[in-house]
Amino acid sequence: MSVQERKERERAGRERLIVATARELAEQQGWDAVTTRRLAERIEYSQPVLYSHFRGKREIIGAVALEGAAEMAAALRAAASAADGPRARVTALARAYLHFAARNPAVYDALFRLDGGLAFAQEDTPGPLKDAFAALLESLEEVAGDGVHPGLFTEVFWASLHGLATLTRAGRLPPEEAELRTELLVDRLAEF
Amino acid sequence: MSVQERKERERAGRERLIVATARELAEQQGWDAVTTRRLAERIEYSQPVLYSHFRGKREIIGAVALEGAAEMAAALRAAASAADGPRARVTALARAYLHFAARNPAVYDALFRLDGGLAFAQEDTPGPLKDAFAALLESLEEVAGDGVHPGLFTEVFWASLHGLATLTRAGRLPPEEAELRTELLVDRLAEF
DNA sequence: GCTCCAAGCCTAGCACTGCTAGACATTCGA
DNA sequence: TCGAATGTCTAGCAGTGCTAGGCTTGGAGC
Repeated sequence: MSVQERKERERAGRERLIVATARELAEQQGWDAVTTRRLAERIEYSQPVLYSHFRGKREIIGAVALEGAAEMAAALRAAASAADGPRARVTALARAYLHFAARNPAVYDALFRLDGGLAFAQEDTPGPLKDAFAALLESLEEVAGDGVHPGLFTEVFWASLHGLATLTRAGRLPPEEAELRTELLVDRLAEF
Repeated sequence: MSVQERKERERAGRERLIVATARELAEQQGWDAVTTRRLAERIEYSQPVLYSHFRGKREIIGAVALEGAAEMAAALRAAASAADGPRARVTALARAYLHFAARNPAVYDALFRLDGGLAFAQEDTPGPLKDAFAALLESLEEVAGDGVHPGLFTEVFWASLHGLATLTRAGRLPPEEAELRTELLVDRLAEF
């Protein structure tokens, strides 16, 4: 029994190593640089080992996404709880979201831009994803406004932040006025 | 002279064929299916011919993007001019934007998600791109609100629409309430 | 009308990608 | 100690974007 347990532990450890390495590599050189060969080389195993843990590259991206979702949820909650009053809270939330996207571009891409084979907005959506959305919802429901469904409001708010995050990083929006845009968005969308 | 002119005409025609075929293929089966081999086969030339017109696949994407930008600008202006009053105009604009994104996913990706090697928000930004932004600005400046820079407001509005468009299409947002989200966004962002 | 040359095009190939079949060790249970 | 099962690796497939170099063809000059 103990032998089997040790093996399972080692397997789990290697799986974490794969995910962490993929993330690190993606964060350093972009997801395009995360090839199965390079990833295998970095973890010091051969390529087929990757496929004994994941069905393919897509699932590895999905694993990075789940890890990132948990971190993002924590970051959002930390930012929100450190602010006093609805306005400050929502502003802090928006800043934290955009900050996370800018600081962890590879993770953000795994979550919202790439195909990690994850289900969204469905019954079988993985917990961490639901929880990240819940983290947004918690701070936003109080500013959704009368007669507006909090979930729907959160979706719109989230989509707007997502648009700012992606367009800014893709060079479609000049980064200088990012703060001004954030303030304008919060001021208009939320009802305090 | 006439021979040379004919050759240039034929060359230009073939270039249009390449762009149109790439777009068609991308719209039918997604950009991943647009490989240089498949594209070459469809235009009934060999691969190297593509490289005598474009530096690479990226430039082909860029060409599709420029074509799409002009169409999008036209669609936005048509929708806006058919509406009476600021509120109806902005709503029509938002709907037209999201409709274009949904109906021309490949073109939309070429424009805003993929790397087509185009400069954005800069001096050397290609005309069609500037014009598409201008089409948004024309209808939005009247609802930007007091003391808010129209350009900045347009950027925020655009980013929000972009977020809705991409998250909806990526399955991150349920498509059912798309219309409700659009209305909420317009109601909150614009000041009538 | 004939020759020659240059432009235009294609075949073949490079280095890379994600992924997998099958051979080879290694380690465990009887 | 032996057989089997687990684990890992080598080698290879079909596909990708892109390019070097040879070949055909069509126009220009005599």
